[in-house]
Amino acid sequence: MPLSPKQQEIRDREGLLLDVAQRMLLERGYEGLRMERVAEAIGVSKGTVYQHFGSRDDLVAAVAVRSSSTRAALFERAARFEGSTRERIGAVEAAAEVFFALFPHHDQAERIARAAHLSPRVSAARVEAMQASTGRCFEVATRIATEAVHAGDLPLRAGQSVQQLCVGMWNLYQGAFLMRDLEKFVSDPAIDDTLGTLRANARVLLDGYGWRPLSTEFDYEAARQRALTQLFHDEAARAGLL
Amino acid sequence: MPLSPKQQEIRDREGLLLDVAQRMLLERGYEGLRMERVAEAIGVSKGTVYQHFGSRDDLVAAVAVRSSSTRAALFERAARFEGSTRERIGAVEAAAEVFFALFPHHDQAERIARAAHLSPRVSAARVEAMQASTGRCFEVATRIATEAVHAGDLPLRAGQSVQQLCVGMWNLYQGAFLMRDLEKFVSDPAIDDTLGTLRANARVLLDGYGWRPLSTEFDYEAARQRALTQLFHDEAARAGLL
DNA sequence: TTCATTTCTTGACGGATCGTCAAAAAATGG
DNA sequence: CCATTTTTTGACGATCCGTCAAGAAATGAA
Repeated sequence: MPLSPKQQEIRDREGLLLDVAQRMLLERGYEGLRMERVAEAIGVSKGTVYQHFGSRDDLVAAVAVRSSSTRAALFERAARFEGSTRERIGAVEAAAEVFFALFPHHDQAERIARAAHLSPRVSAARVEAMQASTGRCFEVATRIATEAVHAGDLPLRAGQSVQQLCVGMWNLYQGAFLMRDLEKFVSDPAIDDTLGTLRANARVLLDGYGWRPLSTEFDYEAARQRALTQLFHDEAARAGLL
Repeated sequence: MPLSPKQQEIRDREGLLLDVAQRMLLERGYEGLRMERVAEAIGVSKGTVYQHFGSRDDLVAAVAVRSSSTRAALFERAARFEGSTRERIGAVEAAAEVFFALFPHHDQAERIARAAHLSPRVSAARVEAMQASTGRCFEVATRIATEAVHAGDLPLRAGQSVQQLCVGMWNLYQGAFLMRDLEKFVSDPAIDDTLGTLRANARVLLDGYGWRPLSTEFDYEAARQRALTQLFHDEAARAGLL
């Protein structure tokens, strides 16, 4: 069924509101996100914003959900990369890098969305959507790792599991997100090149798990370039990764 | 010189305020930390709290600085552990675990302190103290790693550096901090046992770097127990790690 | 002890924002 | 064209932050 002009306007507005909120979050942080200003920025009144989002935290959570969905989509695209299982997990890493560069506001917004589960100011549906997106990302990674185990590429030792590996990768990635703030304080080559260091450590971790071919036996930098150009050409270019 | 009774009272009060703020931060989050309530909780008025801390964010930052100093002290104690270089970095990991369990509020508070550098609401001295504590932790780790390189325990490959390794460990650790929130959402053995998974991944990472003796060649669980009992007996007991 | 001076404490107040809601405006459809 | 429904508005109550002038307490010299 077609949308009436008014309903189309309302739907479009939701996107505009998220754009504005995202920008403000990035430029001025959580405290600098004022509902009145968000409303002004697109020429409506405060009350109208509250038609879309039940509270300020709900708006922030909605921003997080949107970028989180984008991340999940990037991960799923990466899963379709052609190559060995380790090349494919490399494509997922590339997706994570693209996301990292493209959505610098995300970790802050997600943290709000997560912390908000204590207060009832974020709609339950939003929290669930957030969970679902994270779940999709984990699923992509665990699926590839499981396949690697079955293919004999990934010889897990007793006590190890694909979940554990995925949590390790996720932790590295999340930690790098946090480290970005540190850039502004500490000046060190390893900290300055956050993404390069993340990449290097991810390789060491996967080598540590024995995921073959090891990074000493294969040129994963070439594979990464291929993934960036084949799968994420536009996004990678926008993120300055090409 | 001895302190007058009044000055002693003021000094003691600062600690009490930090205790209260820390507890409220943990129980009700950043938004739930009200200056008026903090004041009430120790029987003074709001104005008095502002004698100690210039703003709410400054109070939060002060909480972060205090726990961060404690962490640095734990790390430095760990550095004095007797054993191979890898056992000693293991002691640092044990220190991180103790801290993780003992200061569940810390990552949230630190994030505020970090994010606040955009706004001038946190005193410069506090920001600097925060930096210094993190620096102390990194220094402990890099010193041990550097020693390991010189001793031939840690054969870094071209392009790798002790800084990179330390960033990797730090990222894993920070990521695990974040994952703690996830526990409440996702139910998975690897996520449920955050610390155990962190420990496992840290071992894989260090094995990946080739830090000898590898975890396959040595019983680091025993070393960890020794570190916990020898170095952190009281704290580990309080944290429920023994 | 007394009292002038300094230091510290108080809580009312101004300012700002959040989220609400009744009234007004706009859209819908007969 | 108008009655009904939907949407928008911005004034309002409530809350909290941070300030500051007035008052209370401590200090120390006489």
